[in-house]
Amino acid sequence: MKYTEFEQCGLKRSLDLLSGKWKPLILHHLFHEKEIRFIELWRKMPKVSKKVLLEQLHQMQEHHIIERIEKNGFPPQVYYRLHRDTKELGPALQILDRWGSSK
Amino acid sequence: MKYTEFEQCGLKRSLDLLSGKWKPLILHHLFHEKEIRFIELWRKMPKVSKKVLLEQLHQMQEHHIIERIEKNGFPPQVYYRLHRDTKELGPALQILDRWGSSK
DNA sequence: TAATTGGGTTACCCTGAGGTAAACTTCTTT
DNA sequence: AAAGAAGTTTACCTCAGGGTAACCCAATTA
Repeated sequence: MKYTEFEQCGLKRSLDLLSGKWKPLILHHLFHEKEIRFIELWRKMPKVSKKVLLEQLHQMQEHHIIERIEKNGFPPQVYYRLHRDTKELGPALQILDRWGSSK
Repeated sequence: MKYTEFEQCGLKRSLDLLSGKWKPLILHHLFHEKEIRFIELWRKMPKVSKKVLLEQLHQMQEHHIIERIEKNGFPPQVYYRLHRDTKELGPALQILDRWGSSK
């Protein structure tokens, strides 16, 4: 870790990007099933509204944390999966997951 | 932070605990100097008010992320350092730091 | 034709994390 | 006695992130 200024703190940046109210849960699910439909994800998270879940997903897309895949057909099928770059976080998130479970 | 059955996710817990507005920066400093005085820490973070910095430190204490050490003397000397458990996060935070720097 | 399904939007509201500014306390230095 | 230093507290305010509820659209099926 080499930063000194607020803006240059990669850790801050990472935590900002990963820690919305529902983002950790989304990540959790996406790390388990590499590809998941919107509606399925929503069913796994019954306490979020569609709107809020969509907001979180959109933000994560913008930040290249996840990808949206649209498959044509009916009913509409939209899948979400981890972005390539995000996979290298696997080990880190695993550590955090264990640590957080014991708190 | 209270958990509902649907939020029982160690990752969420971790990110909640680590990601206040100033906590990542505090962690950054504490990972570098294993022990730092309040006033010194504050000087390294000129944009926070004392009050807010204290709030963040107190929360981190409550969650056993850092420890507060009071040394008697004058002027008052209060040091903060990482809690033992937090040190095992080193590798994870390093990954996050690198990842966040490239975003 | 009416209901359903999956994905997404619109409009509005509310809470709490974080912000500012100032004061307090105890001891030291001038 | 006055000024400062370190750590902390008090009172008050602001705003954006998240919450609710309803609605939209296209295609399918009953």
